[in-house]
Amino acid sequence: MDILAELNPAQREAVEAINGPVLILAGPGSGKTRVITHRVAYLIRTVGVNPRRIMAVTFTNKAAREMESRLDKLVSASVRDLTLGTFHAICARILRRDGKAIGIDKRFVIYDDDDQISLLKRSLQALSLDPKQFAPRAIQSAITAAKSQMIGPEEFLEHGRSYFEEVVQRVYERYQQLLTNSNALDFDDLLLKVVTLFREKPDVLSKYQARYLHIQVDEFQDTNLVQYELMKQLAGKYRNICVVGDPDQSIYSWRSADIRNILNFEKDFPDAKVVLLEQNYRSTKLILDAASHVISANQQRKPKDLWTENEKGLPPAVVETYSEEDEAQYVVNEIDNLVGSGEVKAGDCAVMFRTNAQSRVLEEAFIRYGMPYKLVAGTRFYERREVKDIIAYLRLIQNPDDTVSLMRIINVPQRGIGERTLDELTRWAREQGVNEYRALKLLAVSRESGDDLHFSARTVKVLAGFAAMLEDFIARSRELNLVALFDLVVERSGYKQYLAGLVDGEDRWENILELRGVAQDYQELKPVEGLTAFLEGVALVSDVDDLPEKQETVTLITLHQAKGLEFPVVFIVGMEDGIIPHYKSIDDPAQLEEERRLCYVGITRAKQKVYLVRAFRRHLMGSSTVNRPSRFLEDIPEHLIARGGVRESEFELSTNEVAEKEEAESVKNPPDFKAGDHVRHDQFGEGIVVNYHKVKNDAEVVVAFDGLGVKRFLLSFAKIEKV
DNA sequence: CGAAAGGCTCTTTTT
DNA sequence: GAGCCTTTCG
Repeated sequence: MDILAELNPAQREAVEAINGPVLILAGPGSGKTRVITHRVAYLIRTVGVNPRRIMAVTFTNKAAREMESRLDKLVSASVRDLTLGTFHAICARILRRDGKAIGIDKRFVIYDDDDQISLLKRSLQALSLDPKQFAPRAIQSAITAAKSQMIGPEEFLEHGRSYFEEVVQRVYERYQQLLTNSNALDFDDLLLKVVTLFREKPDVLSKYQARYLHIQVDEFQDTNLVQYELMKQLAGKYRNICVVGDPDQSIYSWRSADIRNILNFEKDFPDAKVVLLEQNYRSTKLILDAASHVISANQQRKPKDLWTENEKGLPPAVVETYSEEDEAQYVVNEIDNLVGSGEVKAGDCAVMFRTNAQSRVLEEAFIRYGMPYKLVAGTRFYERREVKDIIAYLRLIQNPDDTVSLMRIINVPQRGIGERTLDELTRWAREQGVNEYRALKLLAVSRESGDDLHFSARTVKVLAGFAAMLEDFIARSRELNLVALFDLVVERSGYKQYLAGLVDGEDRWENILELRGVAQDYQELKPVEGLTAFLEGVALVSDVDDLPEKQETVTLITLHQAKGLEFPVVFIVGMEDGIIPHYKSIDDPAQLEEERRLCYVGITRAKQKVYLVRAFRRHLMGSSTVNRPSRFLEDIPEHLIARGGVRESEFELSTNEVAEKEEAESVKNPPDFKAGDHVRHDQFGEGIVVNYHKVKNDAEVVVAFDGLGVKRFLLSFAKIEKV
């Protein structure tokens, strides 16, 4: 197979430019993934590069896996030797291997968002600061922002010094200390520590530089400064670095993504070859047109010319409903109609929303209607309390210094270790200059030697009992495989029994079993290795990742998660000021532009039909509000849209107008089909038209196929041509 | 110490 | 409307 054969000239240019830096600016649906995978395949198969010397970085595990499976088809076994993964996963691997050069114990745990907040609360407590006055969330985002720009606690105050910032500075310092005491790294540290490692240990850096002959970065518009720095370090020797991105799809600035990286790339690599991918293969002309109008309203942006050879298609539908319940009902009904008409499958449809909170009403409507659906990341499996609890036990076994986990489960199930005891333990530990786990061990030792115990006899007993259990787990972990260890923990900790006593215990137990199922994947590994691999896996995996390639049912998904996906039919709900754009972003021009990009991302997911739906009245934060239509709707010229509402009469009226518009067009384009025409269908082959008539804002064609019977198609979806 | 009840706040998107 | 925190009572 010729790797270049199925590419257009621009794509081919991007694939063949393998020497030196390359910047690929790729519009939505322009075959970006195809270019990336074919580029890697080209390097391996045509140029003969050893796959071990290629690194491909993605943003999500899902993207990584998708790439893996596509590459598997192109280069098969070589895939295994590639370095392919998210920034965070790749960095975690590097730190396990080489982190000790900068004093990182390879058993470190990775703290997620939740753990971070817990630790921040502990930091505030240690500094006697009031968490009400200084919200942990706010401090967290300040620290994350700082870390993303490689600003440590020492330099923090050079960048401004409001009272709040001074507080942040102090908390930041303490927080880092506690992380170190816990032998833990947060997400930002994973990246930052690698950059530090490379800076401080040139020999380590040159080892990696020598290995990676080619480096490729996807979703470059979403990288932050640390990630950019990291890439520059890695590419420092060979400079064969290829980045792919689309500034118009940058929707993660709140996570410190910095579009300036794209501008700086051209500055840092003045010899970079720039390739534009502007042909869209995904959407119909009308959809692409509408999307272009939306994005063009942004001021901070380079104009771009997207075009497509696809057919004109149907105008995006702008639909008004009364309430969010009606909105959901409308979506379900419309999907049912589309599916009922034959050519669309439920799995072709996606419903997208701005905030996760919006999904509930939708779910209810789907359930009421009996229509199956798949909610992406609605349940947040790894954020469930019971799941986190068990993971905390397992993390403690690998790394007992993990204070966040220790404090999480030391009294779950209840062991009579209450708040006061824990406060006292923390205080005493600090006095002894150790972390809580070591303090527990000290206690256990003194207990045996009969020394002064500092705590009441009863308290010492329960604390020592817990410590003994943990020690036992640790000892057993050296010989048991992961699943056996898992079972031991769930039983011996009393967690299983504890759940049995809860009202929703059964549901929670199910989740434990599901987690156990994940553990089974690691069962074959050697005892300690299995645990490490499992913990790393669950720390860096998110729920989006289990979205199957091919859906059988309707997909409910946030706009952010939808990036990179495509669906024949897309509904975007909540097209109101306050939702899209989100009210928190409305006052800040930069954020407003990001909201617009988000809207753009949503529209450009659609291949054939888009519905922009809004509710006149909606419940927000417990009370009912009336929202204006999204300002982004105003960016789409009237002639590009079809309007509708839930009231049937109104809807009919406006679709009639559309029909008239289409009528006017069909004078220019010859009438589509009439009975007796011989036609060809992609899947069913040749047949004869037996009926053709307009329905709503589409047309239905009925075709008789030889030996296959009569099929009905909606013209907008069927790929039917005259013979 | 723990369970239950009441009050508070804040709601974005995720590796 | 939910989750988190505080308060209160046993």
